[in-house]
Amino acid sequence: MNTQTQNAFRALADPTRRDIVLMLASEEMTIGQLTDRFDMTRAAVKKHLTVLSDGGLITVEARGRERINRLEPMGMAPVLDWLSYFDRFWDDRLANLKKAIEGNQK
Amino acid sequence: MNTQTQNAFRALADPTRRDIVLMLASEEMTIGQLTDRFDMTRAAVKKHLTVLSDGGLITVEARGRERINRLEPMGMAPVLDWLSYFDRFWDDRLANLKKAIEGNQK
DNA sequence: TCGTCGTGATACCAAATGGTTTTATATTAA
DNA sequence: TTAATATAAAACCATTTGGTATCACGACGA
Repeated sequence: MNTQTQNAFRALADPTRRDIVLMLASEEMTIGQLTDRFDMTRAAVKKHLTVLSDGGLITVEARGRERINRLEPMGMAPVLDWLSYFDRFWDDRLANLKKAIEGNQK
Repeated sequence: MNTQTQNAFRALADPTRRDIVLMLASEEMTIGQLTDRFDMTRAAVKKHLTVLSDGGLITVEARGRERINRLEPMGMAPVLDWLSYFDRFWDDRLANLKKAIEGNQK
């Protein structure tokens, strides 16, 4: 019943949202700036941002009439953690990964 | 446009499907065996298995009238690969992970 | 102060999603 | 051969999802 894990997986399931995450990895952006880069309305982008926020993948800061959207990289931790269960199926080089993630997880 | 990445993310977005993946990590199972472990019809489980198969996360082998469903761990590689882009946001221990995955990706 | 700019929120819509029931088909067992 | 088993496939349904258009509102600038 880990809703954090579920919300993060759900947020990453949509290609537009993954693109947003990649864009925010380069620089923080307002909704308007993000909308300029997509062929959809501001309202649609806003909905995606809400899902990303629910998934813990971004944070939003109000600045005047603007809203600054920033990547929250640690929001991906639940996803990586879930995936790390399967490390044993890959080769030994990947075993290090699991330990690294677990060490990073709080 | 990477449909493999999209299909894998989509497949993992549903909690029932993630549970199936975990179950198949322990042992291969027929649809009937999987259905016994869920509170839903065989048809519903079958639909989830189709999505998982589309995502490259399982393989199905016909054996008589049964269908053996097996985990395909490398199906998660596109997901891990996408996520590895964000390694730079975590601490240095995670840098190893990225290299490991990339080495594994052929 | 007054218009405009950036955003939030709501109502609405078509399509996708996760489920069921029903019908059909191939394989196995008696 | 016949009945039971394991699955497939299709029709159907309610809800969710990804999008639009519209309206409301606080913040800024002239």
